[in-house]
Amino acid sequence: MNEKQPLTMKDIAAQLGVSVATVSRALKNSPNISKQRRELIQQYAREHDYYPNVIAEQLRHSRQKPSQIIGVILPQIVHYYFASILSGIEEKAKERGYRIMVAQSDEQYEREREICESFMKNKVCGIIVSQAKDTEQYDHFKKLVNNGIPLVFYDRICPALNASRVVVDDYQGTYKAVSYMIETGCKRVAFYGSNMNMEISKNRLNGYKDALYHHGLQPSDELIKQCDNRSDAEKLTPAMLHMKNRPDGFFAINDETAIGIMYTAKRLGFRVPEDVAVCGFTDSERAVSCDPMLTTVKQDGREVGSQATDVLIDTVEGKLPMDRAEKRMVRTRLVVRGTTR
Amino acid sequence: MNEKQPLTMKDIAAQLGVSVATVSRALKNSPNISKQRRELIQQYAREHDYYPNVIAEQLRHSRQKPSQIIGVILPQIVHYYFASILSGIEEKAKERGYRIMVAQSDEQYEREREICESFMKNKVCGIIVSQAKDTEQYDHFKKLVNNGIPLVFYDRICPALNASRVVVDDYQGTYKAVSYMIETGCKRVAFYGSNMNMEISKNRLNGYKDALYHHGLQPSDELIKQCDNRSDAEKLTPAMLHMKNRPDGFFAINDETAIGIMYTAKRLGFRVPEDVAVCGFTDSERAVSCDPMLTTVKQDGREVGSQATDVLIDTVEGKLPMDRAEKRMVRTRLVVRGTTR
DNA sequence: TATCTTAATGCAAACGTTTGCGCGTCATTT
DNA sequence: AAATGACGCGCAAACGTTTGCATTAAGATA
Repeated sequence: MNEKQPLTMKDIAAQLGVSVATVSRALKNSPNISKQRRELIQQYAREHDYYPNVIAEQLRHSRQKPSQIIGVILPQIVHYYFASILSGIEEKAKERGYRIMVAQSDEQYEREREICESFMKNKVCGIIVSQAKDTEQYDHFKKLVNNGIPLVFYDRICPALNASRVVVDDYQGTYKAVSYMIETGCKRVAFYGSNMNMEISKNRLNGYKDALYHHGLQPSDELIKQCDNRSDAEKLTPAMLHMKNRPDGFFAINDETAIGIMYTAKRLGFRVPEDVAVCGFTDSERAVSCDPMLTTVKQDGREVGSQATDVLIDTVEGKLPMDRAEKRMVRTRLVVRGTTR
Repeated sequence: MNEKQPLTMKDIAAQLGVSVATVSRALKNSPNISKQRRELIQQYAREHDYYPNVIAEQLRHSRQKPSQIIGVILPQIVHYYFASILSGIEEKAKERGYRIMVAQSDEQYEREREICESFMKNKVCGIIVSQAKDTEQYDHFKKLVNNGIPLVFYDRICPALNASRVVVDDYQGTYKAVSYMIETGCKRVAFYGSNMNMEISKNRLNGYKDALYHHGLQPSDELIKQCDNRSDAEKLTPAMLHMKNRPDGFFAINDETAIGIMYTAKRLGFRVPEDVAVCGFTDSERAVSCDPMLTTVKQDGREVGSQATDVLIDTVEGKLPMDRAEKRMVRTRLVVRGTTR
């Protein structure tokens, strides 16, 4: 009973006493099928819930045109920014008639490799990916490109590869945020970043430093820390606030960290934002859930996902050349709330 | 140059001067191929990065066994609970050798229908789905079942269909939470729920009512409201708190709403939890980002996703019968934090 | 040496489509 | 009345696999 086989063109052809070729052409609205036959066949298909077998179509076309399935690799799904990006990818893909297969790398190189391989076997037409933190080898990516599968990076790009990428303007976003903090009275702003071999960390750090320079301040190593999550922030921040020359502002690489800083400061008796200002990055749901609400640099994940998908599909469809990397940048926007003056 | 075609068995066969059949058998470790040939072929394949064409395999097997691709439908991805579930699905699917295609319905029936159709065409082996709020027709689901494609619901199930489902114990979770509020001193607990034709709303409401009964309290209509997001909560709550006989506790159907209630109360000068206690449902990132941190009923999305995937794959592989609906319930746990006494 | 096993391989059909080519039928043109 | 052309349709190959069956060659037995 499980064995109900789906209706095929062959079935229709047999029922209607015509050839499979005729059925195919009729359903594709080919002009060289007589009007009556065409309509007869289409009606039959409609009434009997005929669905074309994409697998067969794809096999038939495999030499000439790629599939319409995009592979998406995320370091992790449960993460506001990544979920937003995925949502943007899904919407745009659907809009342009593509489907997505998704997999998470869990920040592990090995998984990333396996996923790439599996996507190759499944004949995706291209891959949208943010590198795992772990990844320091790129053969798996190169192999894809060698096999003619286009690649678009988002968020965590692969600087060693000249591939297409869509990122937010980390430098500008940070620059504007830190400038704002200084202009509203901060004299010593600290920077909490991630692993400094990630492009995204570097760019934000540069934005931070330049903002200081342009306001006549000098970056100081004791104010630049590697710290990108809440529990680390709660451990690290008390020491920072007890320095002789304590910071009066913190810029954090994400909202989670910023919230950790903020609550730690409050717990220690500092007023936010009067004594200590805090700014995050992302504008996740958290940013409006804390008290006071978080000032943060909004990065529009949906837009990043949407653009990455456009770039990929344009490449797949030949509207963009495979051999030239398309690099796009999505604007960030400073959202001022309660944790800055 | 884009035209680099992937290596096929035919290519290998030609290179090595054997037939395609031999290559196939050698790569599948068939015993009736001589050891030397087998190793020769496998080595060649390895060295030249041969990847089997899943599309072709699938077509070949289409009559006998289903594909290894699971279709997943989410009302929306950017939603902590749904993202957790998706993550759980992805992990379990990968573990069992399946891939997932994902699509969001945006809470619209029409989209849901289109997605089902597209999944059928793409020959997914089964579908994991949470209904759109919108959906009140079930033909698209029935059509799937009729075509032998198993269906597993999560979160928002379809009561009209006797299909497999994995949900959390909404009733028990709510019952325990409200009981806890009463036992720690609340005399009048309000309930903010969703659209009452959703199973999940009904079950939670029942849990709420029974908790009242068992503690000698009577539910009162003026304390039961339809309100499931923050902005509605901020509009509705002031009136509630200015009633002559105001509630001293609020149970909300999700964390977002609970946070809206909590901040509104604080803004109006009530102390939380002393004057007003609040409890949410989900235990999202928000719950630990607010101040005080939110007491809430934790629903483990990863586990729900994982179990739903197990049920689906077991059905696909024939370990569970198609005709009997498997119904599973995942335990919730009350997480007590700062918004209750 | 002739016959029988057994092992190793190839042939070809099938999965469900698409599509170039050719064939027959009919109406139009000379 | 013969030639031309258009139209509508079917044949068959192809996409990359898998697999039942036939085939071959070698070794074992009589």
